Amino acid sequence: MTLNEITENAFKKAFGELEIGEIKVLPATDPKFGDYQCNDALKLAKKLKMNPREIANKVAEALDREYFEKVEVAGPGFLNLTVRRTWLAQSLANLAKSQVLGIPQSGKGKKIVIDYSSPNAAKQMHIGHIRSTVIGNAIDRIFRSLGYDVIADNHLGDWGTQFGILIKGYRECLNDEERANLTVANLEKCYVLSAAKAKEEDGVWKDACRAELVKLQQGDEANIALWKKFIEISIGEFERMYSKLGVKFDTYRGESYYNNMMGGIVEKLVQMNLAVESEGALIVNLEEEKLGVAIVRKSDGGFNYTTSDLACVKSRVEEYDPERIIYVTDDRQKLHFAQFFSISKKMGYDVKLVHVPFGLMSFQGKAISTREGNLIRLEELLAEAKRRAFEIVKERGGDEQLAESIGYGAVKYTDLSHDPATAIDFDWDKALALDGNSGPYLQYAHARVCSLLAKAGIENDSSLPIENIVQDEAPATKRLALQLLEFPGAVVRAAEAYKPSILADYLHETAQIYSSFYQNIPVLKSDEALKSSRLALCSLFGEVLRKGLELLGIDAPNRI
RNA sequence: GGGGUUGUAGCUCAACUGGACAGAGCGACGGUUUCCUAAACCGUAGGUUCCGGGUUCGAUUCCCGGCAGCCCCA
Repeated sequence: MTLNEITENAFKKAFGELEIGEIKVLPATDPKFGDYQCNDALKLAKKLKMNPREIANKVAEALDREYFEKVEVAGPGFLNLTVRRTWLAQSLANLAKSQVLGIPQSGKGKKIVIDYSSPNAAKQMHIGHIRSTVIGNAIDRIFRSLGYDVIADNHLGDWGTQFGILIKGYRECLNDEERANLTVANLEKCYVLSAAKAKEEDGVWKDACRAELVKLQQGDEANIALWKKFIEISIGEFERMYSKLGVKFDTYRGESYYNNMMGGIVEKLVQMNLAVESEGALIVNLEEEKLGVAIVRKSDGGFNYTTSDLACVKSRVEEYDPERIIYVTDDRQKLHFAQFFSISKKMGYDVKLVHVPFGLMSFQGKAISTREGNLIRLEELLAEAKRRAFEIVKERGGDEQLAESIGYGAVKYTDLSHDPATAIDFDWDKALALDGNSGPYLQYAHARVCSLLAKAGIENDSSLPIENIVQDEAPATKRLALQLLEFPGAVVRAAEAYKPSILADYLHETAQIYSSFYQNIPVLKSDEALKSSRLALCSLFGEVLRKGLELLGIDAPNRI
């Protein structure tokens, strides 16, 4: 039984079948309040029209003392709970035994589509792409750990006017050798050259680009072949970055995939009287919801993102019938998502749509763009991260692979440890921090516990007698034990809020508690009786940290 | 003009969605390696949570009104 259930039973015992609602027991904010605190007596006071202290007293009486060493009512009606070490030992044993470290498999049988990263084809990835990729991937991993069947989809920007410019540029701005060894860098180069020419006064180049685009849209064989080649090369390049970051997609369905479904969507919108003509365009009026107006077909007959995203929802619902679709994009798109979510609902698609917006990354206070000239390529960042990590790692005989684990881990952790909603101003030193609240801090704690277990001749043996911890009276032991029990809850909270930062924060706190324990409590040199259970506790810490890091997509090397 | 969002220690951020004395990291100052990895640990200093009202036993959190930054839409 969980503490929540135990406490809820006490409430029920004290107040019968009254509507009590969910009872929640939280870790105590201060050791002097015991191990756990419950504030629900205060919340119930109004409902029951009773003095909160009276309520708390009744509940305290009803609480099963088999689990609690001490129960106190404090202040206006807080319940302060101190658990028995027998309960603690049993709970730890259960956690250690669990194949999934206690993470509830609440997603079993449910399907989720998660849409993230989504860079534009024919461009190199830059630091602005880190957030969607890394946050999206962590959410992906977290939901999988809860038992969900997750489909990770990369909604590439692989269609649109830029391809007219690219095709023209490819044919006339690149030399034979560049065309033979086509890279994304070359594509980028010819795009820039071609786009510059398209701005010339006479408009000749621009018209030519447009002509190429029209040919592409009409299915011209040569242009289609080129377009496919561009996409293929782009995905190859993206995957090179993704493999460094430990990111893997199930599907790469770009905007082009939904092209031929757009007409049908518009037709349906008109049929349902949702879309109406306005100044030559077709719009859906969402003024009532204060969401303005969404254009679903422009006056020139072209479609836009709203239409394409609706087609995408339709396609996903028909193919997968997911419970939820999660989109991880920057927060500038909030209005757009609110609009098409609303329209999708009106169209009757039975799926929960979730937008996870994150604050845009800037550099020295300015938006990241080619025009600002502050576009740091992702590859450059990762190389620098590796280089800096290697400087330190080599002193201890670490190799390049270790430098990658640490360097990339640092980059990812920096992003994941912040609430997605906060905007980040990129800074080399912060992005690559190796101490304090950083990825390497966690990796270091993990390596140390691995080393400790190895010295004891144990490698993550979950059959260790953790139950013996009942004999351990050290406060630091209890503190660590209580903290480890919070792991499943941290994973659940991170999922519910779509914030990997909650898990990152938990892991950092846990590693801090372990580091303090490690510093102050002897393990290998303690009495035989204490040694085995302390080793078991360390082993469990190692497992929790490893699993947690895995959910964030960060490597956990055994040695540093 | 309308809408969104953010404002917390010198700096970067937390605060489990309304709980007890607002916590971490960096930076500053001081201490700890004949002892399981010092990328660590322990301690000190640092706060009118942007301002003003309101609701509540209780507000960084919710409501109203300002101010400032960023973003989106005409």
